[in-house]
Amino acid sequence: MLLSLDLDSETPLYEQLRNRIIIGIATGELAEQEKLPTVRQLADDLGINAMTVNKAYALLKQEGYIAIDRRHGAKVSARQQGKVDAVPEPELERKLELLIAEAAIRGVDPSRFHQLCARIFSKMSYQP
Amino acid sequence: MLLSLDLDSETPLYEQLRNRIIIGIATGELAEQEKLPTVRQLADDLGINAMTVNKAYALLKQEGYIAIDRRHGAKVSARQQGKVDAVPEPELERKLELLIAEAAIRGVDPSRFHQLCARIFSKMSYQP
Amino acid sequence: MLLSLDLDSETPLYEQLRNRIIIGIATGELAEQEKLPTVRQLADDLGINAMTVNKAYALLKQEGYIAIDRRHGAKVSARQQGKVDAVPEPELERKLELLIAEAAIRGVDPSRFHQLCARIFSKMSYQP
Amino acid sequence: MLLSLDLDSETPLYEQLRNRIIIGIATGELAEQEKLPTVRQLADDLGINAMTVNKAYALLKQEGYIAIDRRHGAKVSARQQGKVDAVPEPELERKLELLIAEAAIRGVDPSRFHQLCARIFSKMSYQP
DNA sequence: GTGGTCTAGACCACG
DNA sequence: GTGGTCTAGACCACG
Repeated sequence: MLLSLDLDSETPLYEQLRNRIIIGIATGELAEQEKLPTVRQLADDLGINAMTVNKAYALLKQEGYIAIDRRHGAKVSARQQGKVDAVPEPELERKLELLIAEAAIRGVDPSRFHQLCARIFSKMSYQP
Repeated sequence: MLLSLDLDSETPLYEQLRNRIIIGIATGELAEQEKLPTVRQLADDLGINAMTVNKAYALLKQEGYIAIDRRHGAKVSARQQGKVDAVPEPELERKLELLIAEAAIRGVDPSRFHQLCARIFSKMSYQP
Repeated sequence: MLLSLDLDSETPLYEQLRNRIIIGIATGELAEQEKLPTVRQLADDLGINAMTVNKAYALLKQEGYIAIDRRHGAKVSARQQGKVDAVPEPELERKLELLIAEAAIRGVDPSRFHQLCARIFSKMSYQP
Repeated sequence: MLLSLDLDSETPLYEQLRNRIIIGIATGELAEQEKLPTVRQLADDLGINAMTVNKAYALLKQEGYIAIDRRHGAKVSARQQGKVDAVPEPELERKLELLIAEAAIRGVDPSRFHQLCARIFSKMSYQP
């Protein structure tokens, strides 16, 4: 997986990194149980501070996306089939509401929005 | 429209305010041309500094959501019917991709996600 | 001459008014010695405060563009042929420098800029 | 680059600062990718508040003239060679129209105006 | 150490 | 009375 960061972005580097890894997991670019680069390795590759990568990994671990094993480093968590959310999280709903509000004001109608979602979903390998 | 801010949130106060107003416009709680409270009034009501409200208003103005008329203060912009985006903005797509990735990993399937979108869209008054 | 103001503009109303009248004089829409509407008349026509029109007229008078005669109201000043600036004012130069800097950064080259100036000048009737 | 502000000017300090930096970029006094002083440093040098400098930087960033990199502070944006405007912006045209009207009334003829533009352009390093 | 956010308080331009 | 500008001073996120 190729990672590229935008140094001039509003989004903090550690968050960009987190986001890219989550998308990588969802699309299958990063397989379940796949080993991630070490903190130092990734920091060197991206030319950023190791602390920044560490922060991204810690966040991903806390959110359950990856597991950090002292012996084997970080790897993508196994998908917890049983733990599937019955109801989408309020957080997701809150973010989606804002996105849809912005889109609606700009004249994006529900069917066009739905098409866009479908297109993005089709790139995800995590569909049951 | 009832506005409430979360002082403990990561999201800056001015951004929370901006987000709430955008949702208010999209849902129709705030009608086109409706007058917003004055900067000082809203700051008093929310118990925050006037400059924080000022920053939210300035951002909304810059993004075209509201107009600031020196005679009557801030009001919701008229919807530019002609200016509807032919294609959703790349920014929207980028944010939506991350949201869908997070949802997909949590086991939300396309049809459930679609239902959620439809439900949110139904609250918006901005459908053509 | 048709005057229209943008109530949502950054530019104060009295300044918009002043600018439009100056352009009107330069293009010849307003002839030398032509009588301007009374303050009250213009304020009513534009739906703005009489004080705002008054401020625009006072500014134009101070700058020498119009003369205000208590008996006959405001009229466009006669062009003072003798008083032609030998050297463009530093104020003009300062404003033009900023405009050209912005244009240059955006990739507008001197010849394109010159064409634009020529096109605008051709609309002015005040060429000797 | 030497920056000086006019405390008695009508033009807000943050806007004077923005204007000077834009001219600095256009003339090449500030090179592409050159690092700008930190907000606090510049505020101290100019004897003004850091928030005022902050506002100028935020504006320049929003307009694309500078980029703010969390690691190294603010720096002049790379010129987007591909993104050159095919047609000068209406904003530029509007401002130029007023400037030319004022000049024409004062008796500045097209050729003199053209000379002035040429002289200013010759100080800009941004010519292709 | 950097910019980002926020506050309290002040004065001014505009209308 | 409204928003715009500015100050002094503080704390925090990011790296």
